Amino acid sequence: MYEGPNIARVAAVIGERGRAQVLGALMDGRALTATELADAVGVTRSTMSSHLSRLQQAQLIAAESQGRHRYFRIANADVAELLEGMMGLAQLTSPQQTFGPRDPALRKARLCYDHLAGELGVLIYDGLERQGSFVHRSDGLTMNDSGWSLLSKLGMSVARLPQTRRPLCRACVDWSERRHHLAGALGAALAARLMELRWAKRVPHSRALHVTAQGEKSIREIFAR
Amino acid sequence: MYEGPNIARVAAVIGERGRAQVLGALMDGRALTATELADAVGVTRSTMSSHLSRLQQAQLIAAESQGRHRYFRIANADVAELLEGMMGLAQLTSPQQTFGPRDPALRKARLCYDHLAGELGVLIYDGLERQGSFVHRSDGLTMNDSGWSLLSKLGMSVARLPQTRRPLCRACVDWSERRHHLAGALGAALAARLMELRWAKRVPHSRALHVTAQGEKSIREIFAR
DNA sequence: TACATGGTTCGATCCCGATCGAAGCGTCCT
DNA sequence: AGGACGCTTCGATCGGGATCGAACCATGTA
Repeated sequence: MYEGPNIARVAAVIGERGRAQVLGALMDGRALTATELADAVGVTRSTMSSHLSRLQQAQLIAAESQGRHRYFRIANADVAELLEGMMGLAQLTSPQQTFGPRDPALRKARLCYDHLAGELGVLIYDGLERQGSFVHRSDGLTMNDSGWSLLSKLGMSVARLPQTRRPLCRACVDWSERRHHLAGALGAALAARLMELRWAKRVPHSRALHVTAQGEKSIREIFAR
Repeated sequence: MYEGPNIARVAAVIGERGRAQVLGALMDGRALTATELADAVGVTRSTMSSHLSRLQQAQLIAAESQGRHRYFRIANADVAELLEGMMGLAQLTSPQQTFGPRDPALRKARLCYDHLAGELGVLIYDGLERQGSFVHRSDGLTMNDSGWSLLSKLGMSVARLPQTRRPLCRACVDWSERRHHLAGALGAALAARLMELRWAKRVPHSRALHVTAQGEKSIREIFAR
């Protein structure tokens, strides 16, 4: 018989329309309340409550209480990565819809958990790649001086990165572009920096990012060869 | 609302005890017949048949007819990777069993789809890593001369690698060791070579690999620092 | 204190899908 | 041909779990 972790339990939790939609909705990294999620999915609060408790028990989401609200978010980056992986597979299987998201704004730029995805995300990754900015070490990808010199043009530096145990860089497969974009702590910091610079801004109630004309121009100047 | 691939469908297919067991059983890369799988999972042929057709429809497994037998295997490396990812997560969630597989043979060395996992798999990856054998390119990990010189001690060379579009190297998270081991085309070739050299041999009806004393000694000499 | 609002718990209903045995269809072996 | 074996299809059964409304708890606000 097979020995190993019990895949079925985790998959069963994800494998229900409502819960999967919850995970999808949270994949932009925001934390949403139970009621918001119930409305988004189109189900009563009571059923949503039951879904949320199952998701939480499976450690796929985490909850945080603030006053009489409870905010739910994706538990951690591992979960986000698994979900991205499933999206990649589901993409292939699904009855040939148009490739990736229909909404052009989503294709252009969106948040994938906490980092930048879509056309611009891929462009940045490619730019860094072309510079030979990535170094592979046993603790994951890291960035060399040539990479940091590019990123310094955005005002980013090693010193300003938050200290976490999370891998610095990760290559995350982009399901709309079918190429890699930058994930990991650095990917998250980059996305945050773009918003800090006001080059990018969240579109309310969507995982899309609105990138200003100026922002896109600057990004292309820095990263496009 | 959420836009993106339909995760729930894929997850629902995996999220059933019987089907998950099938996937687990196939994770050693072998192809098994419907009856073998039915017996392994403990279910009648008819229900297994229904499971198999769902798995196939979801493109998680592929079937091949040989005479009156039908052999089923994991559809492709992408699926295998997703499953490994889920094992990693499931590991965390699961009620604290002993960490990883209980069977020491499985911990020592086993096949993960088509490449080497377990203690020895991690040892080899670490050895290559320590040599700085990996180079990160946009098309994935590749191996430099220093790496190939290590592998040549096993009689492996670039020329003898099968030509595929599959990424040469991948770092696959080992769920028993919680470290990386070598996956991808090169990982597969390496595992094959070990068996060719008779350093390793499949344990029948298990995903465990039996590594001869001589084989383990040689591997350690080459890859341990 | 009363009332509104966010969330969970409970009990009842109901449907999807997992399961099985029997029958059907190929393929291989004498 | 005939029979054995591998596998799938069909119809019927049954159980788990998704769902809802109502009641309940907790935390704010008038």
